[in-house]
Amino acid sequence: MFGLIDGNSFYCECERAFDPKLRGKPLVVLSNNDGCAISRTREAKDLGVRMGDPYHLVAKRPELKPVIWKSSNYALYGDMSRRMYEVLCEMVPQVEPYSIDEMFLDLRGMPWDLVKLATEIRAAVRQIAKIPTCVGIGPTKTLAKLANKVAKGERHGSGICDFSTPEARSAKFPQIPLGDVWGMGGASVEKLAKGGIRSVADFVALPLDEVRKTLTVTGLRTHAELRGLSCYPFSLNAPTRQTIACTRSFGRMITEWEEMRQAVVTYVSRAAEKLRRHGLRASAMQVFMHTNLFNKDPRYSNQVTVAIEPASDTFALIGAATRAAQSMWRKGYRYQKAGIVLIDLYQPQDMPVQDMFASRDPVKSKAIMAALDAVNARFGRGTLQAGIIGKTATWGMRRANLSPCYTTRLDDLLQVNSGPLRSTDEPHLIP
DNA sequence: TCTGGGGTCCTAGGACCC
DNA sequence: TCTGGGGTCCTAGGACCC
Repeated sequence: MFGLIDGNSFYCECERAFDPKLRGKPLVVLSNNDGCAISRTREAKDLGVRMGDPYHLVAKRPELKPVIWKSSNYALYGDMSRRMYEVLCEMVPQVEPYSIDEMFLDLRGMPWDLVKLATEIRAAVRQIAKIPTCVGIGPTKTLAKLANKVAKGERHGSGICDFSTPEARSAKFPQIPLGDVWGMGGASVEKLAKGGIRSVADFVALPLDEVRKTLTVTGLRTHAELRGLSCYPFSLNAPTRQTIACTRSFGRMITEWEEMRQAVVTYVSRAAEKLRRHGLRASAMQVFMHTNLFNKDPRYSNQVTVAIEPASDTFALIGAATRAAQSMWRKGYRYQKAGIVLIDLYQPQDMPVQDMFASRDPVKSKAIMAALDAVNARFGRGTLQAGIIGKTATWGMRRANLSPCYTTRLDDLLQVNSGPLRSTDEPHLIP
C-alpha cells in the first residue's frame, strides 16, 4: 500500500511558519522574477487569485488589496522540505520524495490501521516541521495521488482519504473529474471528453484497446493503476539526472552583449555547480536566448546545441557556452530571457571515451572546482565567480518581497528573547 | 515596466544499416 | 506488372508533472 503526503499551500506555509503575522491572512507566493502566483493560501484562493495569475495584472484588482505577496525563497522551501522528509522517515519504513512538497510513503506491511497512522503522521509533520498536509492512501501511486487530491478538496474534511478498498473507490469515482488524475492533462481530458468519457468511473470502464488507441502506453499505465494494478514501483534511490538546467528571465530587458555574456556565464556556472553536486559530467549543452514573447517588441529566438569534451569544470563549460551564445547574438533586440541546459550527462566511470587527451589537467581542475564550491558554499553563492569582473549585475531577477533565509543563513536566524517563556508557539521577534 | 523554472517520458519521422 | 523485412539511432515536438 502507498501513501502520498502533500503540503497544503506549501510555499505559503513555509513563509507562515516563521512569520506569525501571515497566519490567517490571504497570502500568495510568486514565481521567480515576481512573475506570477504559484502558491496560494485558502484565504487567497477564496478572494479569487488563480494559479499562474500574472502579478503585475492581478495586483491591481481592488478586491485583492488585502493579499500579501511574497517573492519565492527556494532556499527556505528546500530546507523545510528536508525537515518534512526527516519527520516522515521516523514514522514509516521508506519515504520516496516526489517533489519539493510531496512524498510517497511505503506502507507495505504496516500492521495497524492506516488511517490512524496517517492521522499521527499529519500531526507530527504539523508540529515538528510546521507544515499542514493531506494524506492519500491507495494500492498504487496513482490511487494514492488521487486519494490525496480528494482529501485536499474536502473543505472541512479530515485531511485523509483512503482508497485502499475497491468499495471506497467505486463509491467516489463517478464524481471525480478525469482531470484530477495524475497523468491526465488537458489534451487527454479533451480527447476523452469527445467520446463522452468524463469521470474517473467512465475511464476505468473503458476497454483497453480504446485507451491504447487514444492515449498510447502512458494512458494504459494510468488505466491499470486506477484499477489497482501497480505500474510505478516504490523506488528508494533517485534516478540519475538526464538534464541540468539554469534558465532565467532578466529583471529588465537587456540589449548589450556584455550583459548577455555575464548572464550566460552566471547560468552555466550555476549549472556546473549542480552538475558537480550530482557527481556528473556533461558532454553536450543547449544555449538559448529570446526576446519578450508577450509584447509587441521585434521577436528573436534562437537556440544552439553543442557537443563538448565531457566536463564538469566551470571554465570549460563557460567557454563552450559563451561561444554558443556569441554565435546567435544579434544586436538590436531587447532580450528577455536566456538559459543553458546541460545534456548527455554521465557518471565519470560510465563515460564512453576516457579523456586521454583532455585539454585540462583533470587533477588540477578537480582541485580548483572543489575550492570554488567550498568558498561559495561557505560565503554565499557568487562569492567566487568565474569569468566576471567587477560589480554586481543589474539585470538579475526581481525579488521585491523576499523573506529571510530563516533556516539556511546564520545572519537570518530568528532571535528569541531570553527570560520567561510565554505560552505560545510563536517565535518572539526582536525588532 | 512587469507573464517562472526545472524536470520526465513518449512518439513520429528521417537517416542509416544489413 | 512487379520493388522486402527488420532493425537502430537521433531529433524535434508534444504532453505531462510540480
